[in-house]
Amino acid sequence: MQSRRKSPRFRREAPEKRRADLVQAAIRCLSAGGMAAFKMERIAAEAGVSLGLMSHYFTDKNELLTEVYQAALYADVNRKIADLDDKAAAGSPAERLCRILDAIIDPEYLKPANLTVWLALWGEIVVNPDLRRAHRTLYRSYLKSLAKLIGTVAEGRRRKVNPVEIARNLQALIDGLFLERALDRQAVDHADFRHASYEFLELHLGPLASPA
Amino acid sequence: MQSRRKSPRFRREAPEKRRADLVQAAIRCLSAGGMAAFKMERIAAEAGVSLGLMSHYFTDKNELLTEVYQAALYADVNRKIADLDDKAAAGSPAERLCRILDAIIDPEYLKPANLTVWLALWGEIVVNPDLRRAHRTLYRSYLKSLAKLIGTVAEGRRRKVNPVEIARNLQALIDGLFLERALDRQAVDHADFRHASYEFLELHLGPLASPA
DNA sequence: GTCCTTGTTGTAAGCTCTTACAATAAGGAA
DNA sequence: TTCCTTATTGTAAGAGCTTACAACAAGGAC
Repeated sequence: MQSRRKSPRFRREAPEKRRADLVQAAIRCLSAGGMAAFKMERIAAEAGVSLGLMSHYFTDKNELLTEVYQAALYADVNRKIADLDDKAAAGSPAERLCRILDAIIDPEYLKPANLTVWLALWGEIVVNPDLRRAHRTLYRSYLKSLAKLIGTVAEGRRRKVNPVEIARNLQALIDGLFLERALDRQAVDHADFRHASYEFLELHLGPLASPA
Repeated sequence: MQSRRKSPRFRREAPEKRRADLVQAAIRCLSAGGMAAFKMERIAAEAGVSLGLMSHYFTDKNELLTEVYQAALYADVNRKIADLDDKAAAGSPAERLCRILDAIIDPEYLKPANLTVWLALWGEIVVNPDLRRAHRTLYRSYLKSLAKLIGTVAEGRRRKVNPVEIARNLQALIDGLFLERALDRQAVDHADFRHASYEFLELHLGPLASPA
């Protein structure tokens, strides 16, 4: 009876793919409505699956949230670290630093929708010990790499600086602008990010190539 | 029968006082557990009243949240603005700027518990149009006052600067550090706040009195 | 003391969300 | 084709939260 397989009622996916899809759907929900939109049923609908499937892939909401966190931060920050640690990368340390900075203030990354996700995650990190641990480990390692590169640049220029402090303050400045932008889209644009962050770095390291 | 009034089962409070108490209790809840702890029943318990009283004072949760926002930000920011606009205040513009800055980075204000409240509110502002409008109005007026004072200082020193940008970036830097501190208490201490913010301001305005 | 206003309590209806689980069917293997 | 694994669905129990409301009582007015 060939005619019986007109159209399957649902599509079977490889577990890894489905899991990744669900996490992405969860991120879209977070982005749209913050933690208030982080509901199992809504996420299932966003992913186009039934509610029942959620509990098949995640034992509870917290597990999903942690996965979301890792998908959002891990992927992103680890990519930056990889760039930072890429000794084979072309160009001088200063040029590499500029490239990293450009990646950090990439408009695609700093768009308000992304910040909605971050605000939700930060709000959870402060309250959720599991997430907090994960965050600290990852973030410290990121800052360390950034500080190292800054230190290398400073050394090449015979400047005495505190790379750890510069890295931390640079990231704080960018995060703060990111926040202001999310709360009031007219408050900050990409040129502001660029100007503020380069100005800050050049204060400590001297002139950097500032393209565009 | 005098003996009947042994001990009243509850105390009647003036509406304004009770309302303020409830808002303060709500802030304590936010501080303790973020939005997840922002539950009517919990807030009532924190304030030592029954759940039923909540709906007597606030038609719904959103109204309470808005009040919390105003109590947290309004009170605080408006106080700063008042200081800023206080022409009669003693001292030179530079001295007044230093006083304001010290108020902004007051350890009592930057403590992590406060940030938990702010993270929750920010997360809501991004998602809640009412709150967003309130925030923008208030925050813009705050930055405007701060920029004005910065402009006055710069003018007195014959420096050409962009006060609006400096004010915004200064606040961004502080907010960013505030955030880092909340996510990792060991990452930033009060001396870091002081050092970073004074360094930033002095870059644009020249030396400022930096006590202690 | 008595009355009256209204701040306060206690309770429950109604809704939403999470979690669990049994039934179903897609899709590969043989 | 037939069988088998398991991804997927649908549903419902159960918990928690918001909102509404009728009854109660504190405390001032007189």
